[in-house]
Amino acid sequence: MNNKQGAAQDSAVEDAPMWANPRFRNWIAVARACHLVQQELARKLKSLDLKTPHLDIMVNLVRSPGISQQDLARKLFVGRSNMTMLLPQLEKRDLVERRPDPVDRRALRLYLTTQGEALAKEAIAIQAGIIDDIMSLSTPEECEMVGDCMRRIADHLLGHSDDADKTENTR
Amino acid sequence: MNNKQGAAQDSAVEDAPMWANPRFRNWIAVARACHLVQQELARKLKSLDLKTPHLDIMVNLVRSPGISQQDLARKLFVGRSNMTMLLPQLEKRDLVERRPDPVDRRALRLYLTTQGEALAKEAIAIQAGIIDDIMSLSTPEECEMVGDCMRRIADHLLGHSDDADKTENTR
DNA sequence: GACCTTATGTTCAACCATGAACAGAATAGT
DNA sequence: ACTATTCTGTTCATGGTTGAACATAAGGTC
Repeated sequence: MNNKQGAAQDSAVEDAPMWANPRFRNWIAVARACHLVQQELARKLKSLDLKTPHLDIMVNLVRSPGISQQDLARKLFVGRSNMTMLLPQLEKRDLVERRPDPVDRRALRLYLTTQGEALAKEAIAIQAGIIDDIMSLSTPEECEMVGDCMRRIADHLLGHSDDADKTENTR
Repeated sequence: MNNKQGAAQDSAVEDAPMWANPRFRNWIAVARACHLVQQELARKLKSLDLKTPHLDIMVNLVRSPGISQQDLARKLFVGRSNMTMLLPQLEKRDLVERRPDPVDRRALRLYLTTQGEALAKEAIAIQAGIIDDIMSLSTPEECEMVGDCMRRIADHLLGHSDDADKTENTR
């Protein structure tokens, strides 16, 4: 027994009030789905020996070759030191190249190698496959509406900043 | 210069094909919003000296007092060892109590202490505040539709399993 | 009972991510 | 030119998460 989730004597009589709130309930569903998709992606990327942060980097490098580590970190919403840790791993595998900027000697410009582009293509195909799978459960109209709601949220949390570029974090 | 994202010479001529795909583009927006909300929650929880995993645990303990560590881990989609690491921290702060199950001597039954319930209430208020803030950007109808789409995705990824309980991960 | 399989929780080593402190380079003001 | 400030990337100590291996307990079969 007890193999699923003990619906036995839990569900303590009085339901917690928050679950009655539609906003709460529906946002939790978003977080939950996100978490599961993330896990599914990580699982499938193992066949390419990639982690999701590596994919995030490569996707952004496809879109913005020559970007700096700093700007890349900003797009991914992670710390700069994270890039310092991750990029040498990809460089050792000849997937990414870091070239010093001739104009600004502080910055390093990032590029995918030919191999990197090829692997990125495969990885993106995997990701797109998952996304296609899960989004095919909704109509195109629903899909657009979901995207609109989420973009509103992101814009709101980013302080209504107005910039237009949007490669960003793909997780 | 270069302070936002270098829209200068990047955006390499040919746009990557995936961004033309509405499913891809819209799912990325979901992941992005999720990530930002998560960060915002972590930031605001610092005032209570809590991390988001602690909140996840306490929320589920409000809903399902007496749950086992195993079942809790399943609901949160994390490993069992994670619970072994996290719960003693909460126990030391007298927020959570772990009592051996008299029937099954392997299992530990988890309960919030009075203090734990009080703190959980505060933390949930913070979380609900953020969620209310971001979901107020959408109409109630959009909100429901988003939730529906996400529940379909979660059900799909969980192998169409049919169980009904749903406290789960709140991130 | 003896045996095998499954389940619960713990330990441990490995890996990731983070933020503070740092060094070097660019920028602004004077 | 000089100084102060800001910016880029790195280092390092810390803490979080994981999965494999383990010990103990339960359930099932003979």
